[in-house]
Amino acid sequence: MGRITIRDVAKAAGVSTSAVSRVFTDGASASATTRARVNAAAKALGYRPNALARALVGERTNLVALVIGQARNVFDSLFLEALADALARHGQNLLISLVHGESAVDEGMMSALDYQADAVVVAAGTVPLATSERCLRLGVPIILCGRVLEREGVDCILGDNRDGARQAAELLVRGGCRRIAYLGRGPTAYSDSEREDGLRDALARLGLAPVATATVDPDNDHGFAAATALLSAPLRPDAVFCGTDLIALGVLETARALGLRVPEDVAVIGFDNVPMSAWPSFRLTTVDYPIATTAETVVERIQARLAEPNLPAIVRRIPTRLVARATTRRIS
Amino acid sequence: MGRITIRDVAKAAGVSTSAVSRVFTDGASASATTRARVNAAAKALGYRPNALARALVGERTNLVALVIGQARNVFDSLFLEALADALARHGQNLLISLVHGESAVDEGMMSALDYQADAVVVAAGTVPLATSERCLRLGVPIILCGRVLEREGVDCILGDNRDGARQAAELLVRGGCRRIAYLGRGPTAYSDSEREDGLRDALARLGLAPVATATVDPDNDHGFAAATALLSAPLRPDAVFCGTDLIALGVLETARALGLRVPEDVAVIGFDNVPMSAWPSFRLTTVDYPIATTAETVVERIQARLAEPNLPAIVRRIPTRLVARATTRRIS
DNA sequence: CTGAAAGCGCTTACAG
DNA sequence: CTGAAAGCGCTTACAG
Repeated sequence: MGRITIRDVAKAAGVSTSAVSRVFTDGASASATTRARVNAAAKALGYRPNALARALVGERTNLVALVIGQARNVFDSLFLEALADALARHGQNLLISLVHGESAVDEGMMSALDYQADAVVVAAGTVPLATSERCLRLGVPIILCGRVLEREGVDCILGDNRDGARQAAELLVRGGCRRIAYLGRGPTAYSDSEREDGLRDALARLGLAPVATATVDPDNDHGFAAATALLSAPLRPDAVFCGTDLIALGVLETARALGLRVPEDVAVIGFDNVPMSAWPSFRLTTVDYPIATTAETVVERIQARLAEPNLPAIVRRIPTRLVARATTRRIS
Repeated sequence: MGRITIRDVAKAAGVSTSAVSRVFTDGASASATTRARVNAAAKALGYRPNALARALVGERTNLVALVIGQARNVFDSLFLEALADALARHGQNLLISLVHGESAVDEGMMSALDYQADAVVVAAGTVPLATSERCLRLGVPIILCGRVLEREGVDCILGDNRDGARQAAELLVRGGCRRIAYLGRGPTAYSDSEREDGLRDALARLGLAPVATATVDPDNDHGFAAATALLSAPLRPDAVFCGTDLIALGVLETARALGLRVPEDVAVIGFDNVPMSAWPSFRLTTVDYPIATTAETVVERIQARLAEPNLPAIVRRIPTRLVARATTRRIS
């Protein structure tokens, strides 16, 4: 095929391949005339350096892998986009490893290593020990998102779930709620369990406790069944704090279906602040998890680790912030 | 670092690097004993072939690039996921090129070519001529999604928008609607304009014409402003067919806000059938655009073209199907 | 079936 | 600043 290589350009420009390489390498030395001749030849031939060959010999591939699960929610999609965007600003490209289920994270990471990714971002499940050790040996940073794992070479970046839950709990209690329930995805979801713990702790500080905690089937119906059970109980909760916005929206729908007024009969708070939660028919009070900030923090951390491979592992909490809308009572 | 290469394995197994290579190449000849010794050595050392080196010398990189715009909607996110999934089943990996605006498609494609992607899927805007010619010369298939471009080497895969619109129009008219309006993203969105044309044609066949066509600002508010104008007009439409589900949901919200009953006062139909449209508070009648089928068709076409590079370009229409829910009148 | 050799497209010390 | 040489990790004809 019409593959133009560095040799073609060198020949056309009457210089060595080293000279061509230097012209295409930032900060390498080349005279103005060499530069001009090489650029002219390259342009005329339509030459572009082969990133793979470059990667094979160079230090970096400029490839960053993202390991994610399938059946992701809006939040994950937005994160993927924000990450791709933030990486692009650093000249890095996003390689996607879509894995099916927790156990496949390993496979996704190995595939990333096969392509010599400069770093791997894991946003699905946790990281097997053998794999993180392999990354460490290879000098490939791992950024684990949405979960804490205290391990050498693994940086964790996630929202301040407990503090978000605290803000939610305090708003509810100040609004007069006393029978507060929690509805989440259950213990498999790390963030959710932190949110539940945060709620519990905050309530305890106020002399209260959750009146119920329930789990939705994430693959199912946003928890319509669980929400129905919760809201039909003889001693109905006067507030439901949810692990995610999607679940909270399901609760809103259920409340509507049961003829309950929100927030008068039951207040609802979500988590994430996905775009939909702001829609007029929902106006969900929720805890904002700043996606762009998270993505940028991930990318900054990658650069830092690439520059300084032996940095100690960190756990970075991204601040969360309550956004009061129409599903909680107004506080004067 | 602890990078294990083919040479390390060869040494440990007491064979040549060629032998190791063959053991790791499907369908290459190696004796059972060689195979066993190489596998044992590889396992002991934790060896995995470098995909980049492999790609540099081999025919394929097993990298497929997806060029997408930012600020995508739910539909695009689901497509990305479905594509990654379908590619994985063929041992191919997804490289994301997120571009900002139409003009950047070129840049995204070039970056894909730099990494020697086996194929590039474009789901944002159209393809510059120079770039498609370059791909053709390089033998890299281009699959353009959601748009038709009659050009050598460019396969187009998109929903049957006109037929979907026809089904929608017929349902509305059979339900008694006569004053049907169209609300879409305007001429910049290729699919939308096909949907509008399809509506117009179908209505014409029934002796009708759209009473209004309006455009929403996609970056703005799902068209609340446009929907409000439409539904507040002196001669209000009795149905609104929308370019996307998101817009249709905006119309539903607007109708609610204006105190209009759906479908009695105004019927609403969307397009795409995103998960949200099935939610209890919306129950949107819409035209299903089968995402998984689309993704699989894309991937199949990639394989076909890779096997047979000189295939003539095609335009493949994915069938669309009306899903009647609660925002249109029941037809007996 | 097997190994030595050449080469994929590039970069990086090394002399000059 | 510049070019010749070596090498990145692999595969693929080519002899044997």
